[in-house]
Amino acid sequence: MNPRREHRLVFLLNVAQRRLQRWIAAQTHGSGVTAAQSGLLFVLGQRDGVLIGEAGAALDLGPAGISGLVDRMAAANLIRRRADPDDGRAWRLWLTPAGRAALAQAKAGLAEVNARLTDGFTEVEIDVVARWLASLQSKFPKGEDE
Amino acid sequence: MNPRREHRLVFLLNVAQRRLQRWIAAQTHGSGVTAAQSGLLFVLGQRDGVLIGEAGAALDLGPAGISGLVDRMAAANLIRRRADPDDGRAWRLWLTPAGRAALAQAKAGLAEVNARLTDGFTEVEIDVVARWLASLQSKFPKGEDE
DNA sequence: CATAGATATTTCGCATGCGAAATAAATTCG
DNA sequence: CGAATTTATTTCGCATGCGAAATATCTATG
Repeated sequence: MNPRREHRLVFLLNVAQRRLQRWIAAQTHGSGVTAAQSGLLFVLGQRDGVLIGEAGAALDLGPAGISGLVDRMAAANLIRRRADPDDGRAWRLWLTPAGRAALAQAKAGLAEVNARLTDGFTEVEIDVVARWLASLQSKFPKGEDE
Repeated sequence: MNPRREHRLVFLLNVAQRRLQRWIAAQTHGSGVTAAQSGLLFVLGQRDGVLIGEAGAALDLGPAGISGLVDRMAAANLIRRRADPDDGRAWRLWLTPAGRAALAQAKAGLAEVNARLTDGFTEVEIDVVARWLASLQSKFPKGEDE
């Protein structure tokens, strides 16, 4: 009920995300792979050869967002774009050897981040947090729905 | 302990923040004030005439980040930069009448966001969430500290 | 007082991601 | 079949925010 605390929630979410991004960027500085790029590596690690649009959906990115990410990662030789044989509009994404190596590194880095994220909180509390974060996706939908 | 769930935590945080930003951007589309800019408006609403660096600290932004934000908002006539009379290096920020009006609107918008953010969760659960979000600031510090 | 260091801010280049519009290929419908 | 529509992706301009380096001013120290 306290408006001060509620105001803080918006702010805390913003800062928390930025702090995490900044920290990951500092950790991986020089590895040539950013946090956002790791996301796509993880997607391809599970579903290599996915459509660009599907990868974007998996990362909750719009067409423009995923397109740029793919561009930069293809330029960095982490992934490769290949035309879909059955659909002239579509392109599928494949990990390069360098991408596979970067994914392995990213997985290791994730372990450290995971440990910190849950440190000091019980499993029940982490469940509450995860449920709250997930609830924002329906509370603040992409489409219209005001 | 489930690595799948922990992996989701990083992802959920990222997506949640982006969803919220995107939703606010859509809501305020045309108002000329973005979410980040609202943040600075709130700071000035409480401490008009603050130093640029102090405002940046309040928003957890580095020098470059706050400088750009100030630039855009000054160009949009929401705030005004005035030299500090006692320190030739420093500049203080002041709300313009337009900025004050935008702040009032932002406050109203915040009420809607607050309602959604806490909807479906008990006060105890929201406290857990707030504590978790705040904990990231010490877990992922700005400075060095590995 | 002069000079070395600290402090406030800006500038640059970059990655991220959005909305809107463009392009191109596939699909549907008359 | 051919036109209209849908779908996949790119492109453009923009806001955000970072790290690193540059500028300008202030403060201490000798």
